[in-house]
Amino acid sequence: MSKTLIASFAQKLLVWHQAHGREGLPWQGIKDPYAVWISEIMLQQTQVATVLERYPRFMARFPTVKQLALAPIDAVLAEWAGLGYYSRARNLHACAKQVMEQFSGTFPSDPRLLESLKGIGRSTAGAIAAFAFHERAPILDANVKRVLARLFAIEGAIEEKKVNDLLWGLAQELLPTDSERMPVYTQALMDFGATWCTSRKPVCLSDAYVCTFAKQCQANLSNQVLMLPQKKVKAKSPEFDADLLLMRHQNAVLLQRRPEKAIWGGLWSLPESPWRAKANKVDQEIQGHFFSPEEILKLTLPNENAELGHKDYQQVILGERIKHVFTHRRLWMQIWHMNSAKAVQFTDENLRWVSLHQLGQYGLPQPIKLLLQGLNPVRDDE
DNA sequence: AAGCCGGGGAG
DNA sequence: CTCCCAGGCTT
Repeated sequence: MSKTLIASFAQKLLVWHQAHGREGLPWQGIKDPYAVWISEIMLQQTQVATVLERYPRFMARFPTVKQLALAPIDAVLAEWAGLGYYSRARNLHACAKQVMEQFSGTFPSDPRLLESLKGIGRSTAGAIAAFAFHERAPILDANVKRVLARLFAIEGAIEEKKVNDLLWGLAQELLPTDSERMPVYTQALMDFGATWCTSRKPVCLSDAYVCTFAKQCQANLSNQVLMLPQKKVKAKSPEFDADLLLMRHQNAVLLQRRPEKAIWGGLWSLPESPWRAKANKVDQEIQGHFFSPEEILKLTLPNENAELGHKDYQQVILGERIKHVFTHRRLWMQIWHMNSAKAVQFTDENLRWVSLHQLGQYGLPQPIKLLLQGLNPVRDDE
C-alpha cells in the first residue's frame, strides 16, 4: 500500500471537504448522541432526500431517548411507516429501552459498548462514537467501501470476509491523528463518496472537476474506476402471488398485525393468503375469477372463518391488482373487497377493525397505505 | 458465507 | 428495466 497516501489522506480529504462538502443537512454538526443515533439508523440504506423530510418529524415526535423508550411500539412503527426495513424501528425501540435500563439513559461513548446495543453494528457504532464523542473509530458504509476499494484498487468481492477485513484495516489506518477532527473527517468521508466518488458517475470520469486523489487513486491510474468495488452477482428475485382481503364495515377496515419475522414485520396490513410461486398467464386468468367468498375467507383468515359467519357478508368483488417490488422479491397482490354487515369481535388480538380516519396511528406497508388512502369514507349521516 | 429485510431515486 | 443505497441480524 502507498504509505504516502495513507499518511496524507485525512488532511487532503479535509481540504476537499472545506471546498466541496455537503451543507445544510439537519443532522450535520449535531453532538447529542440520541439525535446522531436516530439519523444514523434512519439513513441506513435510505436516501438523503427521504430522510430529509422524515428525520425532523421523528425527532419532534420522540425528542428524547426516554420518550422513545416509553412509547408503544405501534407509535414507533407508525412514525417509521414508509421508510422500509422495519426491523430498524423495532430495534430502535428496543435499543432505547436498553439505553434507559443498562446505561441510565445516557449513550456510552465506547464503540464496543455502542455495538452491544440493538440495531447498532460496527459501522453505525463508529459513526455515533465519532460524531457525538470524537472517538477515533472508523466507519465502513457503502461510501467508504467504494472510496477505499478504488483508492487502493482492491480486488475481490466486498462481501468476502477477507476483503471486508482489509477495508476495515485501511479505514482504521486512515483516521486523522487528532481525535478532535473525527466528526468533520467522518462527515467528509461520506460526503466524498456520496457526491464525488459515486458508483456510476464518479467525478474522475467527467470533466467538471479534477479529483483531489486523481494522481494517487490506483483505480483511476489503471482505468478501473467503474469496475471497483467488485460485487457478487445476485440471483434474480423470485415472483409471488398473494390474495388480500379488504373487509369493510361502514367506516372501518379489518387489519391484521404481521408476524415480526416476516416482511413488513410488526406492521398492520390486510389479512393475506400465503404467498405462492407466481402462476403463468393462463392460470392467472383461471384463478382470478373463480374464488367464492368462502374461498377468499378461507385463504386469508383460515382460523377466523367461523367467527366471520357466512351471513355477515354479502359478496366478494375482484379489486386492485398491485405489483410490489422488494430487493429480493416481486409480489403481485390481488385485493378482494367484501362488506361485513356487522363488526365481528375477534378473539385474536392481531385482528382489529380500524376506522379509516385512524389509519395514521398504524404502521402500514407503503402499498397498503396508498391503497387504503384511496378508499372513500362513508359519511356519518348516511 | 449466504439469505433476509423496503422503498425510492438514478441511469 | 437494473442498480444503488449513512447495514445489521439470523441461519
